[in-house]
Amino acid sequence: MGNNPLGVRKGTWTKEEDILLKQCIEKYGEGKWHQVPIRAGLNRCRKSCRMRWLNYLSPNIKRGSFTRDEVDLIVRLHKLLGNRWSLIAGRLPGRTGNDVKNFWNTHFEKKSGERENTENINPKLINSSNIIKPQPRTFLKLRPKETKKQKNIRNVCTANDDKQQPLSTSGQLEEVNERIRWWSELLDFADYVD
DNA sequence: AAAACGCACAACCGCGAAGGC
DNA sequence: CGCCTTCGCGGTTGTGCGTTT
Repeated sequence: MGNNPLGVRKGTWTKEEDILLKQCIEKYGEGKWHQVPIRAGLNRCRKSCRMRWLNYLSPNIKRGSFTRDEVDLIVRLHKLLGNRWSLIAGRLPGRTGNDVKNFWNTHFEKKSGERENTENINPKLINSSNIIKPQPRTFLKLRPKETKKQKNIRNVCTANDDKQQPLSTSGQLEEVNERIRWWSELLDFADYVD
């Protein structure tokens, strides 16, 4: 705990630090994490600031214990996705990857051998061969601009499919529906695997 | 009363991916 | 195209606190 040789503070966050960080994010918004410690006047590294905000201070965070539905969803998604905590958390509003990971590690990881129902599944049984890799898809609002990789992939796809249409409004709606359908089928498949 | 233990969760670290130049 | 910086994720460790002995 305390400062390291470079002068960056480590360890548990104080109330004052939380306030400074919160004020900074509210003023400048999320992102540009390398600037956050300077702007907030915090003696913390950018990673520490980001982690603190995303896992604890963000107003979207839902605190408290997991509901039965949430646990069920976690179990099913973990069966399909493996330790893709951020992806699993993405299907649980208000929960973070760290939350899900901690929950899994404390409630499931150490209980291997004493399982009998879906709440006691041994995650160690999951390997790369039976994990379904998520399709490289993101929702429209989460895709502010095309990345290099996406551009490359799209170029390849377009070259192979000259019938590709530009996205219209109804097309975008269909795309969203398609993604919802994909997740539903994914969960149905999880039930099927049971 | 206090030491030992266990649990839950906060926090750190390493690494790969993404993006900018 | 390569290099450097930044971001984000997952594994692991640390810490605080309640419970047990």
